[in-house]
Amino acid sequence: MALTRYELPFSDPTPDLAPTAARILEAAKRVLSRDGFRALTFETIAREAGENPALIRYHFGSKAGLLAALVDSVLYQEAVELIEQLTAVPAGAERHRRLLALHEGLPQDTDAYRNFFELIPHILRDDELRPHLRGLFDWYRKLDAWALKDADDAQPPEHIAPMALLTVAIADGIALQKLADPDLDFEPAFDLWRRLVLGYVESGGEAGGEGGGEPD
Amino acid sequence: MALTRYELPFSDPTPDLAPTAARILEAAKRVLSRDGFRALTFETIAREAGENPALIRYHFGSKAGLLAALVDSVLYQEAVELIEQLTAVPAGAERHRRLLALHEGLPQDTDAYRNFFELIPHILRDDELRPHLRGLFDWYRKLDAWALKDADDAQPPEHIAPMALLTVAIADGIALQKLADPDLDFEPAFDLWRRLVLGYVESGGEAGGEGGGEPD
DNA sequence: GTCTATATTGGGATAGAC
DNA sequence: GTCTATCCCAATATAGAC
Repeated sequence: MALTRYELPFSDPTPDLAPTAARILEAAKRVLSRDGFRALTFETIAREAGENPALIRYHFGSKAGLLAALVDSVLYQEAVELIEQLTAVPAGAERHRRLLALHEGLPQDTDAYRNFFELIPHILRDDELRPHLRGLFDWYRKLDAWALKDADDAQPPEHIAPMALLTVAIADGIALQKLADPDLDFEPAFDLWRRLVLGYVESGGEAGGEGGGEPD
Repeated sequence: MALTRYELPFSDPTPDLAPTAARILEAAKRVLSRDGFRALTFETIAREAGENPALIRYHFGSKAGLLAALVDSVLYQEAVELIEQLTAVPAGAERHRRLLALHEGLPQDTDAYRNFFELIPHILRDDELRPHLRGLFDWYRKLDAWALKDADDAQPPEHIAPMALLTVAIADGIALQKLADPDLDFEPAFDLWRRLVLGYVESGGEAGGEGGGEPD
């Protein structure tokens, strides 16, 4: 059974919002990527949204309520894209390459990753929000494993899971290096990564050449 | 020529500090990992250090001055360990394995990585501090390339650089997943990574099995 | 070098008018 | 649903005593 569309560990809060609330949330995202977490004040967000500051409390209850909605929205927005694109492609070699192409594209979306890393400290310290991040990572690892399995596998075989974890780590790690240095050319590294992954999954789990690592 | 010890792109501020200032800086690091960036107030740091709040301004000039010292100190502390450990081991296969073992250990130091990710948003937005992070990443990539070259190479060959970038990304990416879920077992993934890296460098740049990626 | 007292700012919450 | 006025608190900065 393939992944159903809404197997995500949290929900996009956007559709449930009144139009004013949706505008406020979008404004908050712009403020976040442009000016950072500290700039997320009622005053600043309201000005960006063209609304009255008191409306934020009315729609989200409190600052914490707004932040919770913002976190889900930021985490969610990246996840949706991937699953849409991956389900549109047949399993097997074609989907492997699509997954890698999508992951290569992620670090290019600097606004989204900027928001992600701005929120990380806040999420990690909040007992309500941390499980959302854990769920997101878990979901990404499952998605990558699913996309990397063979066309004729019902479930991803065991040897795929570690590779899925690495793939997720690579995307985030490269995005961070890219944020630190926008001029960084990570294409050669990603080309290498593509060769490593495809060689691994399409050989059924062979890693390393003849001189490779110690047997387990 | 191997890396000299102080080829780092920034300097550890600690040695230049008066004893009181050093105590304050260490206290700030503890506050940061325990309570986060927002908790970094004169009051909180001074209480943690057992000093008077006004002394922070005296020794560091301002909040910004304290943060600059803190950033360098946090970034620096991880870098020193690596180079010490790596220069203690002969080049070639032994050093390759030592590098990987060290990278595997990094995500375990949750306090250090917590501080790192707490500071990331602040560093990325500060025009003074961002170059320090860029320099750190550049230095890590160079260090990893140097550690992954063959014993008889004077300089790391071309094909090593992309692998060094990936290795740095893996460490940060895994650390992030680990912070989101302390129970995460990333050992199978790191074992796979070890096999991939060793197979690659010890075969002189062969990536992927017979079914591997497209030729360049 | 160390400490106290105070000025100033800015953000979040509350109450209530419209 | 939208807006104004106000209270309260926390944090940085300043000046100056010791």
